[in-house]
Amino acid sequence: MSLIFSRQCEYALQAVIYLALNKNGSHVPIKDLTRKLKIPYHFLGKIMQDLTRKGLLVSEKGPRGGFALAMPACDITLFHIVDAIDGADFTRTCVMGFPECSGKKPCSVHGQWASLRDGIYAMLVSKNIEELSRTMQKPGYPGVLP
Amino acid sequence: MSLIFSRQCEYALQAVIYLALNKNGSHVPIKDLTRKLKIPYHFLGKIMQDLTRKGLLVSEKGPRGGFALAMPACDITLFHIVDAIDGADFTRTCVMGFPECSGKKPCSVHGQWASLRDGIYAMLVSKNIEELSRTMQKPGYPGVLP
DNA sequence: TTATATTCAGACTATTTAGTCTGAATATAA
DNA sequence: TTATATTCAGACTAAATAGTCTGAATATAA
Ligand code: SF4
Ligand code: SF4
Repeated sequence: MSLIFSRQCEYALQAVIYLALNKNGSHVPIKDLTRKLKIPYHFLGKIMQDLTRKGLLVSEKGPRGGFALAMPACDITLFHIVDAIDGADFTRTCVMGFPECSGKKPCSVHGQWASLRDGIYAMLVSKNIEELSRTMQKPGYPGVLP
Repeated sequence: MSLIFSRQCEYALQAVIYLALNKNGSHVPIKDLTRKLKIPYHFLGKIMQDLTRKGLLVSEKGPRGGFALAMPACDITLFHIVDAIDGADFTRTCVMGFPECSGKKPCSVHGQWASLRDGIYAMLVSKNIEELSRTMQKPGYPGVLP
């Protein structure tokens, strides 16, 4: 496989986007998320706990408990989530995996890759979850017709 | 981790680049590659066999045997290698892993990601191994001072 | 107060990827 | 012809990632 983000990270992005659609301030339990997003229940549980520890989410136990964003959706960028789950090594390492290449004597892909990588980073920091969730018209999502 | 290419794929790229530097038409045994590139011997062996089966390399057994490019280095692009090892799914799937999203009603990252992904693809098909190896000034490589 | 719905911690299994080992096949050179 | 250097096939182990299970802690509501 050659994916940009780990599966955990993809799930995290999807879950946080879904939470952002829950405008009324209530908490969303994993059961709801797992149903809508088709993500394995216990696996998603772990991911949500992780994001909570990282400070991106808040949680409540018991009936009417669940998860919610720890801050306004417009203050959470894609990068916050990617960095929390996968880290940001891809912004620093060689695409071809050459170890210890400083890029001092750059090869002929270095410059082009650097600008693409910067583009990816720019996208991740510029897109916030509020805007993204607003344009996320998926069947069954709040505010979307089936 | 969040890497663009699998480790196998990185190793394959490095090995093919090294082969391209071996101008004199002789074959390079795995032993040499593994020494220069610091890639595990038997693992690299498998990768080279894979590339041979895919038609990118040719091999010779016995003393003075080893591997060589199956065609002129300028005819092999990065994409040939990436596609042979990892496949090209990243050009087709959603960055955030949303299953079955056609992109018909594109969300607010779709366009930006599409152009970045096209940029990556364009880079992979435009860079050939000849040009790349020529600019690859690594200590211990043929034609490079230590 | 009791039943219930949830998070949460941690141990566990499964799958994928990475890496190792052994020995057979084969080509070269002495 | 024999010793040697290599590829190559395939079985194996190790590590990383993905996913499951159990039960404790805790908050709510009846
Ligand atoms: S110069 Fe080339 S090999 Fe070195 S880090 Fe940049 S892309 Fe990688
Ligand atoms: S529209 Fe958004 S969610 Fe759908 S495939 Fe494109 S990037 Fe993914």
